[in-house]
Amino acid sequence: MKKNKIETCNCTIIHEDLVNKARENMPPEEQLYDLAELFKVFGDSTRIRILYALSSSSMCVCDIAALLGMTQSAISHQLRVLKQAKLVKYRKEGKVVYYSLADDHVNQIFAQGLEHVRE
Amino acid sequence: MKKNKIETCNCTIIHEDLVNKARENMPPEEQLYDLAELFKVFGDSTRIRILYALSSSSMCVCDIAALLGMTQSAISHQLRVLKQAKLVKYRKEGKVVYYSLADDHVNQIFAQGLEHVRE
DNA sequence: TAAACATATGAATGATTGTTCATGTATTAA
DNA sequence: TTAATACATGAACAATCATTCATATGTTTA
Repeated sequence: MKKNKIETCNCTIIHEDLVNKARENMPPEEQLYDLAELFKVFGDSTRIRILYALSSSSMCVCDIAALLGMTQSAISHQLRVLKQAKLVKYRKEGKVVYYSLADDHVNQIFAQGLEHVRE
Repeated sequence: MKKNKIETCNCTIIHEDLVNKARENMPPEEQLYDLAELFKVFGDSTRIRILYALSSSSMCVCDIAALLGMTQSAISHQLRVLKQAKLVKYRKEGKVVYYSLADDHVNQIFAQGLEHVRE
């Protein structure tokens, strides 16, 4: 059997059966993309710290900025990212906006991540 | 009681008690940094796809490149990143290098992530 | 030994991203 | 209505990053 070449790979396929099996097991492209987008949001220590802060209790932007020693603007920008990823929700009371975790997945994902990190 | 100003935040602290409580509950800075670094590695769909591929079976670089329709060089660079994060391990057989998942955490973290994404 | 092959890697490039600065909006208090 | 406050946001800039291209390393085969 003549070995195939794939355009984008300059080397010969060695285990075509494994490749096909893996291809079948792959989740849909769109989900993989969304998953990467989700982890991208977790991939910044400022956002990680915000999420940990909010796991203590809901807080306003000003509280978070003070806690992390950063400007209100920086926090606000990051809260926007977290909001878009549906990781935080907020409620408005007068001119104060209270943010809180939207989801319980966050804590579970962090716990798993910390297990890996703590080795 | 006079309200405090924090240098890096141009607004007044509203809930000093909550801030202090949250500060006590925060994991050590270094762990938060490492956690962000870990998620940063997950925050790329090419690496996500590589990890999913390897959860089917261990594969060589060439296999992965063919599966994902990418150049061997691109895959090799990303495997390097995954290796540094201790997410994959490898064994060498002649000139072929077989990569596999280093850890079971990966699948668990992905499963949690997909739950969030699939809502 | 020379050629072929699998993989690794350094440099370059285009794209993405976190923060800052300045400013805008909305709400409350004077 | 005016001033003050809490938050949001657009533009700009520096830094980071994924991929490509060219080439190097190491192993096998002819």
